[in-house]
Amino acid sequence: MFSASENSATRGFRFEVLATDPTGARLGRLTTPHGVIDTPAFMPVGTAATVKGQTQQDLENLGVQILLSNTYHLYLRPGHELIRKLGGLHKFMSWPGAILTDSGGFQVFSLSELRKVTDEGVTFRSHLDGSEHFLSPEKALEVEIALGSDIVMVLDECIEAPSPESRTREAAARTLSWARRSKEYFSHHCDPEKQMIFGIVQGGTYAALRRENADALVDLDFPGYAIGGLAVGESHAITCEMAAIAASRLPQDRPRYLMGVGKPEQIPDYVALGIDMMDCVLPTRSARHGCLFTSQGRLLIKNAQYIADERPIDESCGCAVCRRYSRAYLRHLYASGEFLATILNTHHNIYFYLDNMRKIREAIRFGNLEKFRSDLQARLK
RNA sequence: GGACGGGUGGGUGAGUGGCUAAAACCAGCAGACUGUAAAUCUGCCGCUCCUUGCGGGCUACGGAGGUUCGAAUCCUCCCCCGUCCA
Repeated sequence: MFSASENSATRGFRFEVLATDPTGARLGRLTTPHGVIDTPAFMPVGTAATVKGQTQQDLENLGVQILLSNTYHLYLRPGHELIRKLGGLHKFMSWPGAILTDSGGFQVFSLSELRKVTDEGVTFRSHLDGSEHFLSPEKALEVEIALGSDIVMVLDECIEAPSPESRTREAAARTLSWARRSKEYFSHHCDPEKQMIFGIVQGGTYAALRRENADALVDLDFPGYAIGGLAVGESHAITCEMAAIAASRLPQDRPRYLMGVGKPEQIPDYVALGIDMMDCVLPTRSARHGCLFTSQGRLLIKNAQYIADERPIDESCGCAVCRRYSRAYLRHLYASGEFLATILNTHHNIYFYLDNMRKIREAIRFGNLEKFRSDLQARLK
């Protein structure tokens, strides 16, 4: 049992590891000003201050404790100063739970054609109107502080994997120096009882770089740590190998967030490496594209085979959609391009992810995550 | 009865002598999606054969003939559909 409650940097926050599993998985609890988060936790992605297709009430009903939003996107529209004036992001979007904001580091990767990176920061050409914007580590934090998210991420440089070692080394070094600047800026401009800052480990697919970067980052003493730059092109085996190296270097008493993962069958792998938090666009985006996650694997609801199928998406799912609607109806909605398809599909997929997480926590509690994992992976193959 | 305009693959609709099994879009079928430029993107979409190859054969642009080395494209007749005039 570890606790970070003594750490002055996390006074308003508290992270406790309640149990561990033989695999190395941790059952924990992260307390924030906007509620408690049971870990390992899955965080649905709400980039533009909305989880596409779900109302905040839906998310509450689903049991979402924390969701992700995005610095870059909210900075561009509607603007962080506006959100500050309107009482911060929680109030603006009427979300009572916790919020983690990504810094824009992922947009360094995903908008690679629209940006230029220097040691000072990143110049973006807005994907909305082409206007130019400069995001430095300090600026990212300024925005995140204005938004008032519970957990703020430092700006990092996320690059494609695999990338050449020299390029990876450069990005990792830059990310580290930005982390140092971020820590400094945060300490002067932010109340650590209101917001918690996470540093991000980079280092691509190179074990030595990951080790070195993680160690240097830990020296900066962040209250929480993320592992970034993974699941961006490399194999799942490499993702795990890199996450394992990074996680093994991080302090036991701080939360660990593996950014941007993953597929349902991969989640237990990450949890077994000691990861406490994850986020992924997969449940929400896939839902919009008609890909539903079930206990028996993926189900593409648009397939002709479901045209007259009266069964629910997943016989063993307890979600509101599975309790009420047939595959035939959901297929019809999808094929017709109806809004309700997105709403119902998204609801089911988020439920599936959260339920999967609940079961994982349960497994850790009983020390049998390994069995859970092999059962899950056998079913989803 | 007359004058124009038009009939193209499941639909809409390009094409007006060879590069056309025939654009594009839709529909249909299948797949992808991992810190969201994604209600997006990709592939297939006449039939058939195999030694699966930028392969072979067959059928196809209302119908039947014809011109031509070659026709969805030109000519003749016929059948349908619009619009207008009687």
